Amino acid sequence: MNKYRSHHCNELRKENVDQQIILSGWVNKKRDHGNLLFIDLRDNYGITQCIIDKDNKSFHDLEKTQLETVIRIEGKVIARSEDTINHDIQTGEIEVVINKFSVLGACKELPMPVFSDQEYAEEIRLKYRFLDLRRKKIHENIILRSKVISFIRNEMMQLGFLEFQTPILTSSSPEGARDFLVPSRLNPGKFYALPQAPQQFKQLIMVSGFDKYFQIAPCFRDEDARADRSPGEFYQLDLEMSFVEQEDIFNVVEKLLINTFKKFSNKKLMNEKFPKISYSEALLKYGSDKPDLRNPLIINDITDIFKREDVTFDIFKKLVKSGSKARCIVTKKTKDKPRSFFDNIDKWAKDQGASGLAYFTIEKDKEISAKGPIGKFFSKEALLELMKITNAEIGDSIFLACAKQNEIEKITALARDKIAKDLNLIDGDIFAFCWIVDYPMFEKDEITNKIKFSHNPFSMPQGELSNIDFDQPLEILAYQYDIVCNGIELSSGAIRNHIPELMYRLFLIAGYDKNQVDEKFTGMINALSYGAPPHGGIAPGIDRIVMLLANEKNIREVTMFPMNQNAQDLMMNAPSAVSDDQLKELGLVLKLKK
RNA sequence: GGGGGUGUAGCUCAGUUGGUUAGAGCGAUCGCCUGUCACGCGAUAGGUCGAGGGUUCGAGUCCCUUCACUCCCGCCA
Repeated sequence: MNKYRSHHCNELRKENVDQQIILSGWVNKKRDHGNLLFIDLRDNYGITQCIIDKDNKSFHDLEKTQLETVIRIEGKVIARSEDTINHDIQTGEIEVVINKFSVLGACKELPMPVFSDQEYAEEIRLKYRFLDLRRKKIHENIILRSKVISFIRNEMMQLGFLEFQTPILTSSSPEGARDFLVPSRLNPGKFYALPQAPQQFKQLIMVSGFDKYFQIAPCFRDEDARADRSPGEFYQLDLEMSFVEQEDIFNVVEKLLINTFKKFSNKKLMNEKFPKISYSEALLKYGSDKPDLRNPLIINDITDIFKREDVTFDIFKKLVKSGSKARCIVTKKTKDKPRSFFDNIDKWAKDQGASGLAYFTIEKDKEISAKGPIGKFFSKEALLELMKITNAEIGDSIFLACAKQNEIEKITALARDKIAKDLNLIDGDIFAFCWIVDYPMFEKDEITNKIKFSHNPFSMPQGELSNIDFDQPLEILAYQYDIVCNGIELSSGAIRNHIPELMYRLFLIAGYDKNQVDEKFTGMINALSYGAPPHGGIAPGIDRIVMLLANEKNIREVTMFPMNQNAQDLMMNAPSAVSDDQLKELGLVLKLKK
C-alpha cells in the first residue's frame, strides 16, 4: 500500500467487502445517470466499477472528467446485488463506493477512442501509440510477448546456454541485406554498421570457448517492409553451440519451440517431431521453401506426360520441348464443383501474370475420360499414367501449368494457396512446423549470371572436404536449414564453416579473393585460424513467433513501438534532420536528390 | 523502383446517374435522468470531401497530376 493504491484494479473480490481501499487508474468508461455515476476504472490488471452519487461533494467534478484521465479514488468495497453482478469482469461481484477522488493525470480530448474494439488507421495508431497500447488486444499481445521472451530465456538457461550481449556498432559486411550505417566522429569518413545479426560475434563466442550461447538479439536490416517484416529492426533468439552436428541443433530448437507453442497457445501441433523436407523437394512439392503444411495439396511434376504421342495438347508439348516444366495440382472429389469454380481459378492465375491454369476432371462412364476444356487432348492411357504419378482418382480434378522452372514454382505455389483457400482446406487451428534442409551452397544470380552464396557464406558445405567438387558449385549442398511454420519462415541456421582454407575456397567461387576475405571478415578469419571448434546455430525470429502465438497477421500488432512502412516513427518523429554542426562534426555533407 | 487498395467531422463510416443547405454512430459541449456495465433521452458545436488542375450551367461523385497510409512484387546472406 502506498499513497496511490491499496489494490490494483483486478484485485477486489467479495472477501474485500466493507474494506476501505484506494485505487488508481484510467477512466475507462463513464455511465452518467445524472444523480448516479458509474466509473469503470482500469489499470494494467483489469477493471473495477466505481460508483458515486450526487450526495458526494466530488460528484460534479468527477462527472466532468474526460475518459482516460488518471484518477485516484478512496472508497469502500460493497457487494453488488445478485441482479447487478457483471460476469464479464473478474471484479464483477463487487463495486467501490467513492468517498474521495483526485486527478493524477489530466487527459485532453482523445484523438482516438481507447475503449473500443473498432479498427483504426495505422497512421493514427502509430502516432498515438501510447494510447493504442492501452487498448485491450494489443496490450495483451505485448504482455504475451514479454512472457514468451521470459519463458524462452528461462528454457535456454535450463539447457545450459549462456546469455551474452554483442556490439550494436559494428562493421559493414558485403553480403546480405542493406546495412544501416552510422558515421564515426573519431574516424572521419568511416562508418559503423548496425548488425544484420550477431553472426560473426556468435561464432567468435564459440571460438572463445563458451560452448553454448544465446541472446534475444536486435537485428537491423535496411530493407522494405512487409506485413510480417518490420522495416529496420527485429529480434531473433540467436543461439550457437560448439561440437555439434545439425541434429543436435534440431533437438534443442524443436524442444524449445514445442514447449513454447504448447504453453502459449491452445492450437494443436500437426507434428511433435518436425518433418524434414529438402530444399529441392520443397520447391517441387510446394513450389516454395516455406511451405504451409496445413495445406494438403501437393504439386506433381508431369513434364514427361507431354512427351507422349497420345497426348496432343500442343501448347504444353511445345513448351516442354523448349525446356519448360509441366506441373499440376490435384483436388480431391471436385467433379461436381460448378464450372465457375474452375474458371475463377484460371482467371485468377491470369491475373497473377501466368498464362492461366488448364484443368480437367477425371470421370468414368465405361471408360476413363477427362472432362473439361482440354480433356480431349489426353488418351485413356495417358490419364492412367497421370493418375499413377499424382495419386489422382476418379472424381478428382487436375490443374495444370507449364512454364520455365522458376516461373512454374512461383505460380504453382500461389495456386496451391489459392485453391486451398477456395476449397477451405486449411485448418486455422493448427501449427504445422517443418525443417527445410539441404540448401544449396551457391546459386546463380539471374541478372548478372554470377555465382553467389545462396544463404549464408559461413555455412559448412556437405560432404568430405576431399570429395567436394568445386567445379560444380551449384551442386554443393550446405548444412543449412530453416524452420517454417504455417508458411512463415521462422528462422534459419547452419553448421558453420570453421576451416579457413575451405572458407577462402568458397569465397573465391563467389568472387572474393583471399585479400578481400581477409579485409572484410578480419575478425572471423583470424579467429578461425587459432583453433576453432566445429560449431553451428540458428536464430528463430521472436516477432514472428509471437505473431503466430497471438494469431496476428501483422508484425506491428506484436511490436510495441513499430515504424510505418516508410521506416518512420510517427510518434518520435524519426528519422529527422540534424543540425549543420552535427554534420560538420562528422565530416558529412548532404547531397540530396531533388 | 513497380502494381493494387484506401483517403468525406476528433474517431468509424454512408453519400444513388454529376443536381437544392454533405449525413449517421461514437467522441466533445450543454441540459434531463439513482442501477448502469456499448446506460438512456434532448440539444449544440464540429467539414479546404487528402492537395492541385481540368471537363461541366453545376463535381464528394467524371478526367489528369500529386501526396499520405496500407497490401503485394522487387529487395530481405
